[in-house]
Amino acid sequence: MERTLVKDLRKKVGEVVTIQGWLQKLRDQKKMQFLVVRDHTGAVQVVFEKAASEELAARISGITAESAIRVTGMLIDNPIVKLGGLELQLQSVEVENLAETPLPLDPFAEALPDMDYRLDWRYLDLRRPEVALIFRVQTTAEMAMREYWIKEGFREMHSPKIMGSPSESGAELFEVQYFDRTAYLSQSPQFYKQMAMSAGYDKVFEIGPVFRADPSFTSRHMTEFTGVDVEISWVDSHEDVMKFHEEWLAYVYNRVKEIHGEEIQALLGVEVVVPATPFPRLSMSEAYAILKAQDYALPPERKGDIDPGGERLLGKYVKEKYGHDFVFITDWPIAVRPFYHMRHSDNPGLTRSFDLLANGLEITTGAQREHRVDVLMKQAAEKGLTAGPIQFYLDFFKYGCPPHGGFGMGLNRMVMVLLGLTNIREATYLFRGPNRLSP
RNA sequence: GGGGGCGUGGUGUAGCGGUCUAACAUGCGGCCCUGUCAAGGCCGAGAUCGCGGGUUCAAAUCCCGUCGCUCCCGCCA
Repeated sequence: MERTLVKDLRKKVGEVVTIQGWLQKLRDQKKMQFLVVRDHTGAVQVVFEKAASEELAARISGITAESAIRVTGMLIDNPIVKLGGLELQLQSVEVENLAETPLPLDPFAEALPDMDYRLDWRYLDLRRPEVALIFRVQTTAEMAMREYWIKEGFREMHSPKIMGSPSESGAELFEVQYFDRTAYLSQSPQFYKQMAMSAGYDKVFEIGPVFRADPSFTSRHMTEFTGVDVEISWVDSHEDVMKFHEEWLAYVYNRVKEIHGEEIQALLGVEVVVPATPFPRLSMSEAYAILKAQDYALPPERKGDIDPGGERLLGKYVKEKYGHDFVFITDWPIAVRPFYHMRHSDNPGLTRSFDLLANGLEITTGAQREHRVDVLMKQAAEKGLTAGPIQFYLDFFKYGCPPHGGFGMGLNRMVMVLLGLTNIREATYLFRGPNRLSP
């Protein structure tokens, strides 16, 4: 018999239907058996009167929690049932996969185990509706991003993740054995998306894996994460990039809110707030002045940068002053930005760059890129980079490369902030960190 | 790489020098139970208190080391 999803049951009252899912709860009484069966769309109560068949009743008694089962029965409307006022009167049941007992992780236990233990048994943890929701939201968010990109004439690209030479610093690269030589895992599609500008692609995006060999132990870092990269030709400044970014992100928030807003509120207790555009902007020097005025002590050796504590404080400041969750921090000093960021013509110490802070967390870095090859080479040299390994990159700018700019956003960080999660592991299907390579 | 915190039945916690022959909740197993729905009741199994050393008459409890996890800083998305 054809499968009916739990969310569609209401329309089939009075019919015999088959559902497939997991036995969430069995309340085995003397005369009656109640089963709560859940699929990925919801849960429903199934009932069986033992007197109808002792043999069938005994089989039901043997089904363990979280077993994968298929149940067929008559669907009736029953207002007494608290779970949706529906009840499936069981006629037959098939156990597709009996769950062993006890479960190493009970998805419906009231107390949640440690994150690390949850990751060990992630497939059971992912059965929890609130966790499943995170990845339904992520799917919607990516769909919305693409909707907006396609509407704006972007092309999707997939750049290689195996690199022949360390690109920027080399410090945070993973080495991989590549036949008889060494290759590296890509820590950014930066160079390749710029190549697309030189190729005349005009506007591109890529959603793909990014690898960082940083031994970071925080609630917001991973060694492998999903990067969302955008690059746009013919921009006049980083302001054009920010303009695109904020409109695009507001669209994504809007779509997530209209599709999942109520459920996010119900399951995660978070109100999705679609950000107003334009987002507030603070130049680096303004940001510095604000922090100074609040007596925030920036580490002296980190002149020109803002530490995470400072970012959180700025997020709080913007929330209070502008009632906004986002803020662009612009015009970063050249010392803390890579060589390919374009510099201000009237202030060569500052770059045409920005970071986007969401609730005080850095989720994006962007800039207008330097497309004049002579200037680019000079800036690379200043940063101590030798032309050799990046010659292929420098060549992109020799044969008619338009002015351009773009940004890289962390998908997991965005989802984390969007849903008010406190740990990036929550917003990641399978976390990868310095000490975590499985499952 | 630097610093802080934590490590007690499957899971989450309590206990923080002797009353611990380690408690509670949940889960698990068994029995019972007018339709249950955070079901309920009774019974039971399950922990050499991360590991090693030390202090003490006495250590889950204090000290040192070690391992694991976690958070913060650095780095970034």
